[in-house]
Amino acid sequence: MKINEGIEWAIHCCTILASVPEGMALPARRLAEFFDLPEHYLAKHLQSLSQADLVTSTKGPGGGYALSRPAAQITVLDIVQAIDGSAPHFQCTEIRRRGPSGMPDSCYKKPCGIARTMWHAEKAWRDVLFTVSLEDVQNMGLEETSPQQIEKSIEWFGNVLK
Amino acid sequence: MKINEGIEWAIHCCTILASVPEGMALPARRLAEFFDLPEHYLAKHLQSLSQADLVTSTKGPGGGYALSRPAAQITVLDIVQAIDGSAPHFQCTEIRRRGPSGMPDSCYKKPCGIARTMWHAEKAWRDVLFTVSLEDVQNMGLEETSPQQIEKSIEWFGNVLK
DNA sequence: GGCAGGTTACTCGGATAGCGATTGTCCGAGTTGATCTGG
DNA sequence: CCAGATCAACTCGGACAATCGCTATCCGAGTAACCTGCC
Repeated sequence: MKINEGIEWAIHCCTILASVPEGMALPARRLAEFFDLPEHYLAKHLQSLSQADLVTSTKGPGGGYALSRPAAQITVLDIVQAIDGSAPHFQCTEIRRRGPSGMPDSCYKKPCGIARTMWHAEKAWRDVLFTVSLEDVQNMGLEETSPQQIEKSIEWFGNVLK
Repeated sequence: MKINEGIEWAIHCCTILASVPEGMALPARRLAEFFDLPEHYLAKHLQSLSQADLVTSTKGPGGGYALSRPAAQITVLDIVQAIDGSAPHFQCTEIRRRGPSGMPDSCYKKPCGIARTMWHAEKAWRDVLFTVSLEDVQNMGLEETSPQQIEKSIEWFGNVLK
């Protein structure tokens, strides 16, 4: 099992969008440029964010993407589920019902303990991601970044945001 | 992201192996029969369990697989990692270092906050699976199974174990 | 000088190929147990 | 009747295809700004 690479991209991009002044937008082309990512593929993931209503898109010149609500009201879980979907990672195929010892479906009241355990673990995973907001991620990013890089980023922003 | 289907199979099979009397073994063929699974593909997963030293294999007539230690000393996490590997699900590709605002590698002391968040969530996931032993799963299985099915299973065991 | 229409450039969105990992299958290596033969 | 060698069946283990989802790319639809010409 490997987590979609697009999730890393999406969270980074949302962090950048969180730094864009209210009312302005950043096109996919610029986001791809900032992280040196394949533009069109990144665009595909941004579409997912748009469909999940985490970002709003504006077409035409001056358009692009912007967060649809404040960073504090977006969780990392929101972003992850926007990209990866919200289906459980563990899919119980109920093999216990098959084979020579299987019984009619009506005999199985509860999901099997294995599925419950796996889902329990998934819930713990989601809980952590739910408690971290995009604002938290943004603050972490500021802490761990050197002043020189922040300067460089601000300069880049200045050139891009006219 | 989808979890390997083989993980479900492996845990179920280990639960069955936990019910096999000490000193006896169950061949892959029988396990596949019990759950109506493709025999050869299941064998592939059992190999992984064998390589991880969760089960021991015996060749030849009367051979098969058996748990290599008591069910109470095997965690669900052990089985999951035997099948899926123990690499982190989230792989940080350090895209923050790339692009026009990137800096030399020496400027990045800590892993980025996004990776830390994702790994934190993964740890919560693993922690849950670590606290559940195969014995626990076995007991859950007994609780949720009707007496009729247990009877059927015992009958099947009787036929198989000579 | 101001306004309206057309044009242009820019952006998103969905449809379309390529590739790797998971899924699925097979045959050979090795071992055990039974059988057969000779004493 | 017993012991030893042979044989045959059974089991695991690694090597070999097929399918599905992730990765990557492109072109068309739509929009806003700008430019030009007219009033």
